[in-house]
Amino acid sequence: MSLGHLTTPERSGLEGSVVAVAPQLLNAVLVVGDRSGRIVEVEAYGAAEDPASHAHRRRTARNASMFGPPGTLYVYRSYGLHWCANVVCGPEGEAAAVLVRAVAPLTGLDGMRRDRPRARRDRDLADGPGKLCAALGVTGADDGSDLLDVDARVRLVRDGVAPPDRPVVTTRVGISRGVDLPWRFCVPAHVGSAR
DNA sequence: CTTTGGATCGTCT
DNA sequence: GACGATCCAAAGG
Repeated sequence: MSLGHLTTPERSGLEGSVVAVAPQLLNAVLVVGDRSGRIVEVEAYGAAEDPASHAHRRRTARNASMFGPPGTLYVYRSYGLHWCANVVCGPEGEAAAVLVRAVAPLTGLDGMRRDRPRARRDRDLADGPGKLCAALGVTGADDGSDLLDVDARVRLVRDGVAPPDRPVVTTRVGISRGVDLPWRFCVPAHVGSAR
């Protein structure tokens, strides 16, 4: 499988409120070298007003890249062992980001299978925030890089597939505060295939 | 298919 | 010193 015509999203398109921007990232493509995957599940994390956000309290060494310009990649370590990737949104200094929770593998499947030996089926390669980072090869070394830079190692692109007209909207998972906010968005065809 | 519990360590209190 | 924006294997239906 190969990708079609690729375009880089406008940075201004990532500058709005994170809840508005998050569903617009669905069906966009993350590219790392010869590996790529289509974003099928995301969650919005706000700034100080969002009790579940890493930016809820203050700027620290870990969340520093959340305060960068829209389009910045924010990678953090979860539970001591997994990497998780976010697209920084909102105006610079606002510290909001969209957590990428699942991608559908498009290219570079062989490499993904090598780096995800536990995945029994290809559909399990990247159906979780930690899994997609392992499958694509995203680590803390990529934290703070610019996803919209054509020369960046990790890139966010469009291949002509628009976001879904009616994404599936649910509450966020794996958190203990802000649990009632409907800030999780999925591509309808992929609901259930994403943990 | 669903549920449950253990692993594991960086980060912030 | 406590707690995760998680993953996986095992066990039960």
